Amino acid sequence: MPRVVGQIDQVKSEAILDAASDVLGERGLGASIEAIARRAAVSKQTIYNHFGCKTALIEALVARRVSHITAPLRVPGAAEQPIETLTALAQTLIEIVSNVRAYSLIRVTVQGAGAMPELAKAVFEAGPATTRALIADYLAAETQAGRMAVDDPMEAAEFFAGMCSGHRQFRALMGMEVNADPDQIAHLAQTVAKRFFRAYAP
Amino acid sequence: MPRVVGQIDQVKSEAILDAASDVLGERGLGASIEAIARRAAVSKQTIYNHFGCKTALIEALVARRVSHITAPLRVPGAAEQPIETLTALAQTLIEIVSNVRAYSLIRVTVQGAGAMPELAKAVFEAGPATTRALIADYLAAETQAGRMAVDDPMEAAEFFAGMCSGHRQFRALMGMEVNADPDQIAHLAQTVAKRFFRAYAP
DNA sequence: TGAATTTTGGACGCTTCAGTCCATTTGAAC
DNA sequence: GTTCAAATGGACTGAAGCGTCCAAAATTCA
Repeated sequence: MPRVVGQIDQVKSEAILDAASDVLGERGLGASIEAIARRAAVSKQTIYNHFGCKTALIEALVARRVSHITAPLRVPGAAEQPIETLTALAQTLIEIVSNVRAYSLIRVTVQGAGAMPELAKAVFEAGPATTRALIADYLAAETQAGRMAVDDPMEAAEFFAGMCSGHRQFRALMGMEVNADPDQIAHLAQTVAKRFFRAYAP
Repeated sequence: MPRVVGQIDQVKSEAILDAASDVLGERGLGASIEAIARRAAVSKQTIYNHFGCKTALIEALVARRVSHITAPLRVPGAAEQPIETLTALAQTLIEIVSNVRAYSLIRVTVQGAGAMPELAKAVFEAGPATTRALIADYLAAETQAGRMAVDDPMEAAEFFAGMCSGHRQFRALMGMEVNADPDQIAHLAQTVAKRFFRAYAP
């Protein structure tokens, strides 16, 4: 019997997405489909067979990466020790902003914001917005428990996330190198947590 | 006698830069020279007469805006009242990140970072980097005077600037609307200053 | 008015790239 | 080994857009 319909090679799909991630990260949204095909060792037509058009390819890429990148944030962990928890949160946020590969996705989204606003909004909701909401919930709970004194949790979450990204975010967006030394990240995370807690201590 | 050399119309140059700012802000780096010419009510050739090429046009635009944007930061003002000064600083930073027009420049820079890395670096140095250094100097001086206790001024400056931009930065980069209500900005600025001062009080 | 120069606008060459077409090859399932 | 969808790759179309060229019009100074 013949090959079954819909046997599109999943391995190839992944390879295409990996290649797209790389090439888009290097060249930005202007990267050509041909360059991606070359990187994936696949024919251009195959990319169209799999994804239909460039926009759909990028959407698929974003969908795959967003949930992966933000996964660590969905595990708040123990809540009894605010400074430790805040440090862990800060560490994760700083790592994300220091991860060139993760951030190249954001860059691509910024570039494409004009052409595909829905995509930009989706990334914003899945990433920064969700993160802020999560932190805000945590801060509200800590305040309820009397361990902190946060009057406006969303605003405070903003401040916390802002302290973590700082201008690493700028450097990453501009494609400049970002210091990703684990020791320095850990130290920075501790400082953020310590200062933030002091700003919002009861 | 004939017309003098170098009589290129300065008013037209300004008009072209204004139009470029608008159109690039709307369409991003992909905006065509023709669209800019149309907006400036000028012929395409005139743009080439004035600026030579698209890259030079964008560089000129960046140079003009960067100095304008960072101007308020070059006036530190009275240093005796940390909270007031910090509030003013915060206000300026928040206004910048809330100003769609000012921020479209950053967006364009991010978009073009791949194609013109020197430009991205120049913008980074002239904007965020200079801003941080300025704030750090101020914090160091306040610490010297015993009014604050900042152990690492550059790091603290990062935190301060990060608190100001927060995720407004994201929204602005993604081309989403940003709340620019003056009252809310003023209130936010006060809060940032208050919390920051508390985090770094002696 | 006249000379020198800029501006205009439209046509043009050239390159890049998205997306299509198609004849041929590959490879999995039976 | 047969069958048939999937993959290949190379050629092709069409659209955009950068930058150039040029002849005619407008502008400025003397």
